[in-house]
Amino acid sequence: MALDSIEGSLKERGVRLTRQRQILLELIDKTGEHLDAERLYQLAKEKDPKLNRVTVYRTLKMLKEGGLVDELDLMHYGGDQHYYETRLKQEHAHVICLRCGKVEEFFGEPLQRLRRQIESHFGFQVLLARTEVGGYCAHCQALRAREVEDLRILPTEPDGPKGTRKAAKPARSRRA
Amino acid sequence: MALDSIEGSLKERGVRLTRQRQILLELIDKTGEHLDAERLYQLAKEKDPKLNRVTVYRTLKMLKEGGLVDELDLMHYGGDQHYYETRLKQEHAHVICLRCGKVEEFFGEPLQRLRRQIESHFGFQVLLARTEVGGYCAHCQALRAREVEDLRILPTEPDGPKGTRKAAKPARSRRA
DNA sequence: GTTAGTGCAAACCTTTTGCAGCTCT
DNA sequence: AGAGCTGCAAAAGGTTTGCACTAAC
Repeated sequence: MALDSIEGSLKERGVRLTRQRQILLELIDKTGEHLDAERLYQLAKEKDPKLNRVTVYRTLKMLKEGGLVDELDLMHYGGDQHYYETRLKQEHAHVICLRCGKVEEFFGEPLQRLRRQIESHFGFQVLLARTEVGGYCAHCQALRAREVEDLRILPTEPDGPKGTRKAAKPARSRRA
Repeated sequence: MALDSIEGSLKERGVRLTRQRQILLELIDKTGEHLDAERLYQLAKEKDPKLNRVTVYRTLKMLKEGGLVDELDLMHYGGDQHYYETRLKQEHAHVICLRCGKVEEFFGEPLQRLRRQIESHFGFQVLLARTEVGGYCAHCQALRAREVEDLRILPTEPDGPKGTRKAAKPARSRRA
């Protein structure tokens, strides 16, 4: 699995496999979703309540610089934090629904083709590539159509599409 | 030019064209580079010293939500701020050199192809798309080769590629 | 004259840093 | 033993918000 190859790579570099890092690596590897630092911290705290948020940031930074995880923004849906995923799967694009927040992954040859064209066109050496697409998923397109209809029938709310989008977005979480 | 079409679009929406917005729009439109909020603020202050940073943020947010500008991260080279560009050109990818920071723009059919495939594959309605590629430009590849050679000859500095990359990156600017 | 927009100050969220103490190897 | 890590506290960077005042239409 992914975990082994990451731990191997770290050992090679002389990076210590502390208890904290083992917890974090396992979470990043085993969790299906795209985690941000805060979420990862909350999950890690369940396994070790003393584990500090700073350690999470430091570990993520190290993994990113070592090329072991990729950093995503997911079109800033949900805020300005970064999300992380292990760098094992084939290159893929992230497709984010701006209404419900669902993230799909798209694999397909246009991505490789794009990479190759950029390399040959500019003589560029590609190390990282990130494609993020925002819009409405099939499900939310239908729901939105109904919402717009409702607005026509009940023109009480003078909200454009902006208000609609905002309302669907969960409020930014605040730390106590 | 771009400015007129943006101003027209704003007028249609009943958005007021204040002096501040005119300054900001002109800067965004006329400046070649990809500006972040702080840089835009500095430039705007030269034209109107009273113009507030908050107004810059509010204007950028409005333009973004109105689909008039696109928000970029440029692979977080230079920090976590966002960059903006008017949404007029054809869709394109941004190619960022992680050593010198140069940004190239890549137009090409793989981008349209990718968009079409995502729309048909997921039944997704694409509103925004962003592709960012990080690596080394042709120029910096050559320089890096020399740097690595130097390290072999003078193994005094135990810096891996990470240190090399970091050193090239200008320190994060701090507000006074 | 209304209502949207601005400036100011203060908050907020996310991430980084300095340093003393702990712990892998 | 000693370099590398962690935790804590505090700061920094980037962005947003509340509110009273101003200005565009």
